[in-house]
Amino acid sequence: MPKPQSHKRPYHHGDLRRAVVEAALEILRETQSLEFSLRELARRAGVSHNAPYKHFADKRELLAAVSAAGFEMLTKRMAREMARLRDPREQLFGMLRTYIDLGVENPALYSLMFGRHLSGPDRSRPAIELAEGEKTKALFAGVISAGGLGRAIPKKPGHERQIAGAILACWSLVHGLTLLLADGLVGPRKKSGALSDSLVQGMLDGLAAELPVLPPGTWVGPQAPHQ
Amino acid sequence: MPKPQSHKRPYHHGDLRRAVVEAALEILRETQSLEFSLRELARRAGVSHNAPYKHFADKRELLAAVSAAGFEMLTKRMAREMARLRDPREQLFGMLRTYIDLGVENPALYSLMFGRHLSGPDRSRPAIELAEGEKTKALFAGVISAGGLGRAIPKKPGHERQIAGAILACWSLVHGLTLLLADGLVGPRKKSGALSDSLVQGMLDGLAAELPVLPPGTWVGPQAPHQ
DNA sequence: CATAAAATGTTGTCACTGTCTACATCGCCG
DNA sequence: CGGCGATGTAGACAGTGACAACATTTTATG
Repeated sequence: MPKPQSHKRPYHHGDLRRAVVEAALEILRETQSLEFSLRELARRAGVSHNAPYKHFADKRELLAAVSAAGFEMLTKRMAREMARLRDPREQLFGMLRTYIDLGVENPALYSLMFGRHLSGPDRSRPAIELAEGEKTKALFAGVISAGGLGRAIPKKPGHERQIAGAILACWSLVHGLTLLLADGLVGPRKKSGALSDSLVQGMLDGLAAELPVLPPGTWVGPQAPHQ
Repeated sequence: MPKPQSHKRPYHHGDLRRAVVEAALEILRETQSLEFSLRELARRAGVSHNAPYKHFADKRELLAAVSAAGFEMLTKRMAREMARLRDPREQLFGMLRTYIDLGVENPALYSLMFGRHLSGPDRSRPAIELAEGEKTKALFAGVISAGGLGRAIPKKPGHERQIAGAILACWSLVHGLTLLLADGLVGPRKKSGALSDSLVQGMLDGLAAELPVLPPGTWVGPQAPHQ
């Protein structure tokens, strides 16, 4: 005689996919470790250990979805910061600060997004990441072109390499600084705002004075989709 | 010393510790993945799956030893490059090039050395890494102080923050660029020499023009030992 | 030299993991 | 209705990191 549960959980979850991704984000935020198990995730979402397989082919695909959620968050924050400011130089600075903040605030997520965890043996990246990654790059290209580095660089043929070089330089800077701060190789993390601000400002000034010249055949952005 | 191994493998390996670390380096180089198992390592070294536990408390300690071997390699290469050159600016440039080369040549090892894989939940790093990491930093401090960025900065009280700022800026630059190249977020990897050369040169010029000013209370280097 | 103690290697075991297959339950559309 | 696809569950499997008990070798000590 099946006792009718007063709180009968429906057999079907409703939106398990989103629930699992959010549980993963939660674990990441809490533990700051990428070494959680699929089964713990399922437990947290209140489903059996195999339910997530109805929504993700394997663990990597799940993590790719989490990473994509992180990218979405990043582009949203940067776009908001950009809308708040007018001067291109302030916009660029604000974007970089936002970028670094996200990484410092959630190192595990940042590491998942940009690290080697998700890249396959062929150096390819999950497909979901690519779209959001492109958006981020477009934001940078726009603000740099508009004069983020002191002088405008019109988006005309012949200037692509200049813009790509500037993006790459900026990206290297903030990527490296973010990881050094996030991974605790440099500190302290608590009030890293002042540190990153002064460092980024100095480097932007240097960059404005001297744009690197990229060799031809260089692309900026992740590799071909990996599925 | 070694008995004739014609027939019988001796019960005791002889130098299993070194053998295991070298097997790990080999796997890293071959597969470029950090997800190998302790047991596979033992198999490759020709011992039982538990033999390594006589030399390392756990897997993390083993990986820390591998990372330390990587640091040793890095400092050795950079020191050799420095001895080959005379002009401080060329020395600094050569060191950075060497650094990037190691990361691009063996991304998995670089990622193990500088990534979040080995840092404990308290952001601490394995103790073995610290010594070698300090050597690397000392190399940078020396060459920057000698004029690597265009003008000499004597190692006197009052200049520490300037030097630390320069190191941090350089380190952020090459760390970010190395990871972008190594993780395939920017390409192509094949002939990344020209790309990194031009980018680093441009950034060093910019840095020489405008040194960032660090806020007080900032340290450069890994966190307290984690054991 | 003998023999106890320490070092090192092996076998067996455990809980846990990712993933596979088979089965159960639900919602939806004819 | 009714069946069918989507979704969730249960069980199984090989492989993992770690532990304990045992075997073999080296070393130190009397």
